Amino acid sequence: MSLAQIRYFVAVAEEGHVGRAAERLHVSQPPLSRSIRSLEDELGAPLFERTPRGMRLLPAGLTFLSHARRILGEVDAAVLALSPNDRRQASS
Amino acid sequence: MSLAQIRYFVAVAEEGHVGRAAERLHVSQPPLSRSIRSLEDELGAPLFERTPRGMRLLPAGLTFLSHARRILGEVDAAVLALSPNDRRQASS
DNA sequence: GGATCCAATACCCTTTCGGTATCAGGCCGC
DNA sequence: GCGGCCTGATACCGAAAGGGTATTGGATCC
Repeated sequence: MSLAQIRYFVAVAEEGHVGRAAERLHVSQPPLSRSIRSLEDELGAPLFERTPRGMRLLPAGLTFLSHARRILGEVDAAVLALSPNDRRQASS
Repeated sequence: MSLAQIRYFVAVAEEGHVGRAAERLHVSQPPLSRSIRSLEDELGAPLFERTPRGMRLLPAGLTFLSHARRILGEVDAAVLALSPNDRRQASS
């Protein structure tokens, strides 16, 4: 599992479509599709239901979504904690 | 920044030596050394002071360490949240 | 000053990741 | 029902990343 994978998942969950999420992420659809599938594989549980209209979050997906957002938020916080400081001091 | 990089950083911070951390992580020393360096590069701040005795955490490194642990904890929680359920409890 | 620890670098190879082209299947209009 | 049109999935290929071995550079300790 990678951070990119988590970001991809969130985008797909929010868009409801792999193709639209791909556009938003500036990647093409196939890698995104594969990434989601391999994430489900690693977690051992399907996160989406594939419908002819797009991707529909399953309960497990909903659970993972909140975790995913928290993880990405933490990463963001970590970066912010160091970026503003000119690396001179950080007692945080 | 990748999750592996974050795990590497935590190991080095805890061991105080790249070589020892490498042993613990079951990777060799050079990739680990590079990974830490590229992390510092990306964050725009040195996290360690290189001494002839090993790696010593700088204040920025200490700050990042707590964030790193939280991130890894969240990832762990996300995995645990899905693993126990064998993905069959969704209908009722 | 030579031996000894340490991380950093050079170089190579394997694996991963992203892109293009194409397929497969459900839906809708006709 | 058949053809076009959505959707995601697969095949294949090339570029990039990541890890390994061998080696270097630098500081300490005797």
